[in-house]
Amino acid sequence: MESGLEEVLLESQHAQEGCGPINLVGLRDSKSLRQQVFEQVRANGQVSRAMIARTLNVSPGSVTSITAELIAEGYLREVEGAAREAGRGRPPVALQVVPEVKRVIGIKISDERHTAVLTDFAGQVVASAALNIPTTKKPVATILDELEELVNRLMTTAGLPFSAVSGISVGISGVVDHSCGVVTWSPLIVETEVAMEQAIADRFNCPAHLENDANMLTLAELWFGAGRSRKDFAVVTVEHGVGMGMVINNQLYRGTRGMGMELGHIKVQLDGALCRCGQRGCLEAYLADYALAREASTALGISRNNPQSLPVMLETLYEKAKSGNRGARTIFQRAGRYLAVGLSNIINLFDPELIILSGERMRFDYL
Amino acid sequence: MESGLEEVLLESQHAQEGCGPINLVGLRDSKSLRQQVFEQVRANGQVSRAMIARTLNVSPGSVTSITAELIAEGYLREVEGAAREAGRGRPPVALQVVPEVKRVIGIKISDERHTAVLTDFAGQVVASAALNIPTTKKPVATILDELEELVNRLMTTAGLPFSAVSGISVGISGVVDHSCGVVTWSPLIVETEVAMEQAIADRFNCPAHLENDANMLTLAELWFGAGRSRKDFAVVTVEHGVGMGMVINNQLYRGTRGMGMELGHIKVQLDGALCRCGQRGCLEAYLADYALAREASTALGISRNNPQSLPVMLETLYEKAKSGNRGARTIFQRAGRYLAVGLSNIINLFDPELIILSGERMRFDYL
DNA sequence: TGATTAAATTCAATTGTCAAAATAAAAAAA
DNA sequence: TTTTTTTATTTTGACAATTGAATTTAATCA
Repeated sequence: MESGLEEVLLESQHAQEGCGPINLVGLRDSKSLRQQVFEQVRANGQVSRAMIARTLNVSPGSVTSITAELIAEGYLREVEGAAREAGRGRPPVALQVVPEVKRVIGIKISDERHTAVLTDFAGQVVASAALNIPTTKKPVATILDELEELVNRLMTTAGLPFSAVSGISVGISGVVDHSCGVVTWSPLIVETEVAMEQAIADRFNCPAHLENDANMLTLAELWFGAGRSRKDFAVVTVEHGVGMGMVINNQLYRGTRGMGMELGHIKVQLDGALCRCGQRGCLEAYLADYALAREASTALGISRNNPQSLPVMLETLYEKAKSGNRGARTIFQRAGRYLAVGLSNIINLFDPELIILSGERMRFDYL
Repeated sequence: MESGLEEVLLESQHAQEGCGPINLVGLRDSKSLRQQVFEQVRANGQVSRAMIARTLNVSPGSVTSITAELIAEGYLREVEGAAREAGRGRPPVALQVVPEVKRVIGIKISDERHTAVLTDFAGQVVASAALNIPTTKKPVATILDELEELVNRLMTTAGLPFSAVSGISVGISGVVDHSCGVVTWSPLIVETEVAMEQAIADRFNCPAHLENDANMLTLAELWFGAGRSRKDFAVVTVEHGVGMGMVINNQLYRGTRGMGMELGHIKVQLDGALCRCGQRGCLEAYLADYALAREASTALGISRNNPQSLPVMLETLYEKAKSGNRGARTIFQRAGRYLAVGLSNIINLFDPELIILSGERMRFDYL
């Protein structure tokens, strides 16, 4: 708690300590040109060597030798039926990533329905599959069984053996410690502190990667969606909870503890509505499923005893709002206003280029 | 507004578009080893070549040749009276930055008192000076005159000619566009959209650098303060307004528009107190000088007509609170609670390693 | 004293990159 | 048709940044 520039400076003068940030390490590892050339090709789908040289600001000679290597190793190839533009001079030869080199599976674990996609090395979706499952909190073992079933379906659809897959990436809602692959807590899992990444890797005998679902969606936007061309953007998901992922400088930002950003628990009202986290005034307490349901039960006089009826109750609420029910409308309106407050806070703090809204509940868009 | 992983992926499949972030350019320019070696020395104050080689993961041979160059050019030198540790083998020779090579001035423009420090190339403060000035909103020309007076004092204290200075860095509160050196708006300046960086550079005939004061303080913390050893941290200042600076990955984060983060205008209360920005419920409307004063005038029945009395009024309020006045106490308590809400929001969103609180009003710490 | 240890230096070899020239493939002009 | 122009790609030699390994230096230990 200092109070000015001078104080900060004076404080550092006692020892011969030097100045400047200490954590300089890691800045050295800028990607090799080889890596960058490959990423250029993958990012653009098809590019000529000359184009790569220009965008990367390197000499065409370097690009030639590097691409020659990558082609020899089987990662790249020249495009055959080149749709060459009309123009003078020697037409460029487009390069592309060889899609069959590697494949990865992406899975989203959810409450009602798990989904999975198989993508090739070029990022194209080869196959996708889904699995409807009972909406209950279950032990990890059950989820693993479900995943196995899901992956089997996926591989059948794709017509490929599982051995063709070189990685699995799984997104799940809840508190996920990305660095060690542990699910600290999740609304979908009975246990806590589950080393799920390891469990998945073991089950499928394949490298696995675990991620919070909001972060996973954010990465998806960075790689495939609207975020591809942005350096800084935020993704907000409204579903069971309120999640958020943030990309800064083309990189997913994870807080110190690597747990992602808890937009759901920013306070939008001092002493506001009670949240399931135990605090008051959390954004989630106005926006999430259970919060809407809580209000719905009051406004519409529906019983809350039946736990299965949560989605149903939301549906009812939505219907009523559409058909003009006052109570239902105000619930959505209030949720909308609080969401707006949350978003405006993000804008004020981060000033991102873009905010992507997502989540199943986004169809209730009364904004 | 998508609603899931699958959708994002499928959306990208229509064209042969490739995948992955597009903005890869700029990642290439990692610092030269020469630069890094120098920064190592500056950061540590004193280091041996062997140590540099180890922390930077380069061969000792490279370090020898690079440091030889830097020494020849006069930027580094070997430390004479080396406090060498007891140990076997040839003792290391510590290197240090030659402090006299360059000097820079750092200035903080404020409402009551400008402050300036002169630092040498190694980051040590050589001299400091301050200038009390009338507390009014003034034209830029007046401020420039004040700065000149301040710099003169500083150089006199230091016993050096101004020609020894190779740069001036100025921090001012308000909306500062860092990229073009323009003060869009400041509570201290009459004019708006002032090209102040250029004006300062012209006046002193010396490269100048302009920065929002919260950002400047954040940079100071990064270079000299508690932030030196942190990758991610936030600095919050409470003064005339509520400012914030954020370091992510050892770099000051500036939003898209490069204006820094507006913590003061995040909403902590839907339809809350009116803020000078015209919106309601801003954090600033509960914490800043003028907000406290507004409440003070109500609670204590002090007239608000005299504009000079703002600091005085705050002082009175503080005194009353200390001596137990109920009204005054609740004002501070409320401010404290809202500050806590703001901070907790930052923690929830960023999860920084550290939050540094700063600002003159921090002595009113009733938290 | 000589053995041991670690720091610093030297230097040949490697690597990554570029500049410039050479070659290739097409369209436009003669 | 042939020639010229234009752009893409490849080849080549040169150069600078690093490394690895051997060497030198300066201290301690026995």
